[in-house]
Amino acid sequence: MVARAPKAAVTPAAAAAPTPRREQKLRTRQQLMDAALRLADQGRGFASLSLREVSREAGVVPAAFYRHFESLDQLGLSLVEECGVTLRRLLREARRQGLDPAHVLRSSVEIYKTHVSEHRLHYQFAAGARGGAPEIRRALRTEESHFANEMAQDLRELGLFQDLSSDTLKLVSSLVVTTMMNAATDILDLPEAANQQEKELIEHFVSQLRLIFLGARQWQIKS
Amino acid sequence: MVARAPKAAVTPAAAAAPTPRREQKLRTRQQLMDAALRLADQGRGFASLSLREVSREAGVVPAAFYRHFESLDQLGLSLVEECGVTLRRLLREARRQGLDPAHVLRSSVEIYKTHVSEHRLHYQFAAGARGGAPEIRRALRTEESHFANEMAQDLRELGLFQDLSSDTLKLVSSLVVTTMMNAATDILDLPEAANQQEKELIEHFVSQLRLIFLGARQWQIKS
DNA sequence: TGTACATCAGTGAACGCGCGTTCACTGATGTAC
DNA sequence: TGTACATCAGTGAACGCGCGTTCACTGATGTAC
Repeated sequence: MVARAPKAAVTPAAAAAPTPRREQKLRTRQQLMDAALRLADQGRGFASLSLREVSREAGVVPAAFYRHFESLDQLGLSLVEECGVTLRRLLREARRQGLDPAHVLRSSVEIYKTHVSEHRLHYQFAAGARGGAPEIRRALRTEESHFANEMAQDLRELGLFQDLSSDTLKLVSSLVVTTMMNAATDILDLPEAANQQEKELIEHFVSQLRLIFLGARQWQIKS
Repeated sequence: MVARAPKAAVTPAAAAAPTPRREQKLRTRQQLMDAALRLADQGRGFASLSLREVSREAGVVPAAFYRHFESLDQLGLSLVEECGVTLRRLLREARRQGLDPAHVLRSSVEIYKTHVSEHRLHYQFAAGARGGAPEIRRALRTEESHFANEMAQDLRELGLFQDLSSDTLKLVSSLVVTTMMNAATDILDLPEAANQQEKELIEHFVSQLRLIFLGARQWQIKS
């Protein structure tokens, strides 16, 4: 027997009549995901969590875990998806916040930094996922390319790079996304109340992005 | 008792008279590190390895592990260091290979890609380490900044960006290093014999770097 | 060079522990009539 | 609406297993004389 029939018991977040029972189930499911994030943040990465640990933190018996996920890896996939949705919404809002080209970059970075600080758990998980199971890595890659595509579309709509082809806009966006994800881990590892260090990090981040956009402009002129 | 005296039994790779016994010990130590890399490559990341697993793979009894490392995390730190040394030497060589500005970028990328393919284990570990213990993350960050500094120095010596300040050269280099590390994970996850996909990835990588260097040039002109 | 003692890398057995998974169960919620 | 049965999220106990760590040990290598 190679093929495994998907268990009906494991809800794939599909829509259904919202009876009290179903709502409670979704709530427990969320508690499991939150518990995993909370634990992954306290020191070790996601890869070193145990099913029992997560269940305990969520306040259910280990066996109950299986009512919601087939395995810890499946929970991880759901986390990647959740992170992605949160993050994309924020980034889109951030980019549309202010259009003053002179300050849009720095203020976007500020917004991003705040968001990372306020969602440490999600970002921590996303950063650590790079070393996780192949399936999780693939999911993460998909999320990143969603980001990049969305950002490319926004750049197009903002009209800042009117002469660039779609492919080039995607290139720029992917570089920005990569740089952002990298900056996130640096932000997470900032010691508390290290104002000077924090300021330097943000300046560094702003400069990196400025460099990229300068390159984009130049690319535009050349081609 | 807070302070822990370092155990003399755990060799910190310090130089010493190379007696047969010491040589054998270093050989076993290397076998442990190689075993960890081999296992970390086969699926799961470093974080999910066990001390017993690594010892078994290395062909020694679990208790023998303690003659070489205090813990798995300590072995991880040694791995980060080893990766760094290998990688820096290569990068330096790659950059000095050919100076023809028209092709130096593409050929460097080719060399890099080959190196990643031939040292999958080290790169896999380095990519996964981002989600590991804080101590390992810090070590990794240190290695990356070594890279960047060295690259900045090389760029200076090559005379390609004569008008840029040291700080700006470091900025460019750090962005390049980040982009390289990111590309490494993409290279590692390439399916086997996917020539078209591989070609596209390399083109993407080259374009990203070209964009960065275009930005650097522009920065130069502006300031 | 030969001898007698010291060192110490690696052994093998043992320990207590938390792990993932299974199972029959309970009782509140849902459904059909 | 009321009743009788079905569903199923969560329980609690049990299992066998690999884990990290400790310990006294062995015997080859190293050292002092």
